[in-house]
Amino acid sequence: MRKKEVTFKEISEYTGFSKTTVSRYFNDPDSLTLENQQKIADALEVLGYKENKVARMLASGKTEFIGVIVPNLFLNYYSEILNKLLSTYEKYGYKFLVFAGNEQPETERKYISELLAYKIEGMIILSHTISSEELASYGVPVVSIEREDKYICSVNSDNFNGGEQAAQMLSDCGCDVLIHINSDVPPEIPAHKRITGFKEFCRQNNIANEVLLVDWSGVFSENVVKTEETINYLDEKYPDKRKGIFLSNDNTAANFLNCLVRKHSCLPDDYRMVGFDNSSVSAEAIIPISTIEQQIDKIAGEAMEILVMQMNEQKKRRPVPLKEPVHKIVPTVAIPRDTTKNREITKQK
Amino acid sequence: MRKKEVTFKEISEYTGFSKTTVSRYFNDPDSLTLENQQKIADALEVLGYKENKVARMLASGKTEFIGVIVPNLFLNYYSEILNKLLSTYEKYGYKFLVFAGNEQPETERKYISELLAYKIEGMIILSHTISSEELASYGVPVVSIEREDKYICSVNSDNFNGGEQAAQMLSDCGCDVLIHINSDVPPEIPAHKRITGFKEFCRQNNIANEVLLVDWSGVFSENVVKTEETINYLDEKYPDKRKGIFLSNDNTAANFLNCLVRKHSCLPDDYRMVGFDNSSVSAEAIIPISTIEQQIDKIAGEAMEILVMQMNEQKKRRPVPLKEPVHKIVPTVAIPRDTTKNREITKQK
DNA sequence: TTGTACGCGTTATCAA
DNA sequence: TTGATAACGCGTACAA
Repeated sequence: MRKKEVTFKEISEYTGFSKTTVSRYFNDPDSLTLENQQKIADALEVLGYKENKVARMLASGKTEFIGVIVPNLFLNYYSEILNKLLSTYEKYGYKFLVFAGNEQPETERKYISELLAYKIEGMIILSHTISSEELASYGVPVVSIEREDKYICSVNSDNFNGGEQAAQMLSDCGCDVLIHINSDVPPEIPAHKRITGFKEFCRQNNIANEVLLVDWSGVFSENVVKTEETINYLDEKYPDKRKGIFLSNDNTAANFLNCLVRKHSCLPDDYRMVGFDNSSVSAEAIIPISTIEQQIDKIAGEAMEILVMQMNEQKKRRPVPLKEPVHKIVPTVAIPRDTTKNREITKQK
Repeated sequence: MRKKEVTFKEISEYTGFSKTTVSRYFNDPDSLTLENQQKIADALEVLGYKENKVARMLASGKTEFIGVIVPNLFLNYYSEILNKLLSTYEKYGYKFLVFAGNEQPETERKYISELLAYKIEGMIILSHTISSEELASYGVPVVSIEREDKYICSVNSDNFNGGEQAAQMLSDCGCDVLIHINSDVPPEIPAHKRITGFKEFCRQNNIANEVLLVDWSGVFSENVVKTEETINYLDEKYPDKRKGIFLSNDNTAANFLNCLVRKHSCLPDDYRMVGFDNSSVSAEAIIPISTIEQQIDKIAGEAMEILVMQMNEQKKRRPVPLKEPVHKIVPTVAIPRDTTKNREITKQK
């Protein structure tokens, strides 16, 4: 069985105080005289007391748990976000119960009910599997990051402006036609705005453009083939034009660049490229790739801020729920590197 | 304040059973008649019961929590391990409380005492900050992964054989001199055996070799400079020899490859390369990099197995602690790709 | 198969 | 500034 723990009872017997006073030593030490504080401190030391937050949680109703559901952790984006979330422990003191979702609604629902059973005070959801309507119905403060968020609070990058910035960078380095390569992301996902932002910029500036929707869901080697086919397609369709390629993330961008370099031993002058995310692959590619940064630390920070606000509200005697979900937009940052350099062209002025 | 929850009390009043019977419905349903199971199931539904594992934890003394301390999550290796650990939830049902250590003993100690306060049943440690002796002293089952492990159970890759395999691959593709590039990793860290394995292979096979210890702790751009210097050094020192380079991980390998390709527009024929880890960068590099795989899923699986074994022992009435820490070694796997291809040379037979 | 009574270790309420 | 007592919600001998 379990080893008997040293509890407030032993401390109170040893010091002659009541359990209540011992409890106060932890939660409101100033209400004891300095002398008595010391007595209790000594007793804790002598008896080897270890605090028990499980009992504290049950009695106080506060767990300081936040549940997190990420789709996975092998994609850099998710693990970086989780990294930043965990590091907010120093600021807020919340502990994180983490699940890696597996895209199946049934199991993710199981994860959520497990989290609720542990009386988490809030949830941060990056997984796309469960609808925001259902998430809102669980009666726990929720913040989502870069996913469908109609009925819940959320933090997203400014994807629309990100798309514009990418098109701007490509346009600025003299591209004749802008190509956006993405997967067929549904319109309710925030990342879809990268497409609309890109298109809108082209429309307003009268720039020839094309959006290519590719299914990247296969294994890497298949994606290489698809990329090579895409390059052949572009070379044929736009032989004399400088092509500005905006890829939906830095991994596909690095792959696209590698395919180009394998074909031409360099980034040919009729190509310019911009990725998205500013994940480490972009800076560490064979040619450093220009990209649009998602400010992951700010995204994580804002998510916590919105969540903490809601959780604090819940702790009041008469919590007033939000009338409308809060949707926070974090700016993206254009990171120019070598794939959008103006090389041969002379600036016309 | 907190909203009154539906408890066993309400269920028992509604159904006419005692709280005990309701408890049994969850923990030993077969001890109730099917009919009564149904009655309780209905009541739970009608009253909207939500289970409370906090109370259950306090009463039973079992939290099903495992504490995890990783150094960070931006390095692919750690996030992949965590990913695999989280996915064992399906098999064992343990939940993971995760902290990202920050290399400072004081704060990591704070994390550990926080974990202990939540009555975790076991710990998995990837962080290097706290000595295994101290970790062992906390009286909780511990398993470490790829770190100093004298006084605690551990799971590590077969780093020694990994070093041998790397040397073997390079030797097999006709290299005249083998170079191992690593950082100055202390001998008590398992990864140090990559160096000794490499050296031992060279010694036994009479192969000229050199170990280069480089400090990669700076920012990426500094590491690029250091890599370029290293290449110049090697080109000068071994001008007519085919150089087989074994790098301590796939990221430095990809960087090394990029520097070579930038210099020569290809992987020159007097170079061959092997990385370590088989992380995605190796397969996705400009030239797919041969590497030594760390079987991350097996590492995580073995770690859980050893931990679960210890935790089960703790739950017995008379737990018998391990006499000696268990140290499990997981084999590495040589992954040949393009950077160890036999190209110009004719096989001699 | 079901129930009684107590325990888990802490916090909250009210009184002194 | 301190204490007695009752929660918090569930598990578990032991008894029936």
